[in-house]
Amino acid sequence: MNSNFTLAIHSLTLLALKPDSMSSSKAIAESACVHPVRIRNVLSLLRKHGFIESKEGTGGGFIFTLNPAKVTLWDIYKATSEGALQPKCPEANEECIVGANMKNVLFSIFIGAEEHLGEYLKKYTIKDVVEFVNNEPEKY
Amino acid sequence: MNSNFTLAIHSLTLLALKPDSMSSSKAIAESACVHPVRIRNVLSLLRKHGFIESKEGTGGGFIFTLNPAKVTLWDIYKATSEGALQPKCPEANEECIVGANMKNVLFSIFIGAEEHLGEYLKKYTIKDVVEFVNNEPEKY
DNA sequence: CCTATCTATAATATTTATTATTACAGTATA
DNA sequence: TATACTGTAATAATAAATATTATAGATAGG
Repeated sequence: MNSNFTLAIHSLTLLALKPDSMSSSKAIAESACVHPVRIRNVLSLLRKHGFIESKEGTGGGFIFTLNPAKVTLWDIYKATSEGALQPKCPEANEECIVGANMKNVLFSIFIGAEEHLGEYLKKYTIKDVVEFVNNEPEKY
Repeated sequence: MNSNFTLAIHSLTLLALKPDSMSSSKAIAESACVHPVRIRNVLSLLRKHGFIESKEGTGGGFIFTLNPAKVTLWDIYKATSEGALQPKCPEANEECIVGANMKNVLFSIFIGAEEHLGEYLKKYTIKDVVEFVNNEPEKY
């Protein structure tokens, strides 16, 4: 699974915990232990999909604009990782009936798999994740 | 998605089409356009799980021993790629409540996602894939 | 019993994908 | 106008996937 997806969940969870102030990419990056530029790239996708707003300049950063209870993991998946389930099969041998057709067959199957996965991911919202994090035994 | 999974499907589909004779790793590799050693490594997993038998020496190779109508894509997934859905999240910052707990939370969610995916993959058998391949428009 | 053809598997090399880093332009604030 | 941010492209470094090489062992046929 694409790690943009989990980074997006991580970031939105942090933002949901600080709904009243901007969080910088540096602060989020320190929580997730990745480079701030990577956070900005992922959050740029989320901004383009309207989940968050960003502000440049001093005191700027990112802030959650939607209700975390309304944002499902499927919404996030679609924004950051759509198609990630598809296997990148190498070009097979067109001279063979299996090689020639396997790609299309697998493509159809994995399209269905992604839709099916969607039904599962729709059950979880960022609010749920925030609650899970708060209720974990080894909490902060 | 792990390509061992799709290579296994590809290989078993070929074997299902030749139920009466051994197929060599070289022949399968040529259909899938990968290296024969890779085919042997994947098929070694399938053999250990009892899907196929192999025979060394001249005229040896691999042969399907089960009924293709009884082997689902979920069976194959479990044999070749279990856990592949789990994201490899980097170690996050233990000093942060989100960083400290995100890994466990995501792990639980993805365990559930894999189980859910299983329900979908159980619907497809190798026999189905063989039929799809035979019915594709741009067939051999 | 020798040779050719195959699997099994480990070790290494190569390629590709992911991630980090650097760089720089732009924006807002004080 | 100095400082602290985002946005994004370009490049470098690292990690993962895949191919290749190597070697041992099995089997069939001459």
